Amino acid sequence: MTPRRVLQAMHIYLHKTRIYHFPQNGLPAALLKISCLRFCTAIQNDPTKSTKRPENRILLNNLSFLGVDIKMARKRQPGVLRRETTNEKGLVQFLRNKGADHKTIASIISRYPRAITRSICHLEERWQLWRNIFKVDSDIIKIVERSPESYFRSSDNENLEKNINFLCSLGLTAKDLHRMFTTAPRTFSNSLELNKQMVEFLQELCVCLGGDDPNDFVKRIITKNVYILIRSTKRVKSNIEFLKESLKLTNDTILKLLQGQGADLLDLSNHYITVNFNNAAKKLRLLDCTDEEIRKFFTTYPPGLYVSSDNLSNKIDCLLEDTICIEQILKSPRVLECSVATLKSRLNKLAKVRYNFEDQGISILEYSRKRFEAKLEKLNEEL
DNA sequence: TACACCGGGGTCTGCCATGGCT
DNA sequence: AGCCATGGCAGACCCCGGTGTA
Repeated sequence: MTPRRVLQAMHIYLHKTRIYHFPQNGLPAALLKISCLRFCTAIQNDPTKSTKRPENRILLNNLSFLGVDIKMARKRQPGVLRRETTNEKGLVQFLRNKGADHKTIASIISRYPRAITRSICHLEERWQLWRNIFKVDSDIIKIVERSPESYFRSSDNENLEKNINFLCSLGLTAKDLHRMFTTAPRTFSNSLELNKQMVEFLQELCVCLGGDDPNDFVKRIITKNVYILIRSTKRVKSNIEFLKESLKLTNDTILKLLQGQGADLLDLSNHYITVNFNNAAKKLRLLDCTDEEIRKFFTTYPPGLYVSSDNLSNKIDCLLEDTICIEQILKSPRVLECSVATLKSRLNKLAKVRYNFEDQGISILEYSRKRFEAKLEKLNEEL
């Protein structure tokens, strides 16, 4: 390449990557430097005319030395091991500077080998974007260690920045964003377009259901269910259809449900939610509940559809084995939020103080641990 | 003061398929 | 043809405590 060609190519690159549109006064020297480095990385990593190359021996040696599980890496992204140019040394240095230890770094590369193809500039830029959300490096390291793919899968930092701006524009607070980055980091590797699609779908849904504030509706759903943006609209759509039909809900009820306890239901696979509903309904019918009572049960207690039907059935049986009847469970379904183990242990303890569920109700079972222990102590004193 | 009611909080990746690019 | 980026899927709760009210 002649110097003139290089300059031309770089010109095109800067336009293509929209670096010229950076919203600052002109292009700062540091940024220009980053752009040049990115350009160099881009042309170095150009896989043009790649035929199936053999694995890069030097790279394999480097990775082995770092303690990377080569077998795992090969299984996950074999193409990376054949690359001539990689940046494993830069990545290691970078992560080490951020506080990651050897073992963590090896595990990250083993699980998401493509991480070693990211340039230092890319890594630094992405980190800075994350640092706008997190106070300390160690918080980010924890997430990268937990889910290297979520962090490294996208090479598009600009898209990440746009996603952050987009979610802010929906009225989500810094705290909401922090929670999303922590819990569902994949959201920020989604294309902006995909995230917009889900938001628009939810806004339209709100309008269809007769809601008068689509923006607030979306905000509420996202804060109630931070995973919503990593689900497909297809899944969310079919779950809403299912809820509408099987629970025979009015538009108003479904609006309330989705903004409250029912938001989590949108995560489930349509098959799972259907099987769960059918099995649980069967169980309740055997206990002489009417269809109307069953629908009311799930409407007032949507988590009943989230928990596996076996687990739900075990909890009900556990309560019925005591002196509790199904009517009481239908009246206070939240007792089913306790694990079977907690229920059993509480039922035992209450039997010892001769607690009468018929007179005193069953809501004592859903107390927090602290409150339950305090209440139990009192009951013991009264004996 | 005790309790019912209810909202909030933690938590979630690793794999496969596919379309686009070079 | 091979690789990359990205979409989508399966998987499957439990606990705490604030607050209004009787």
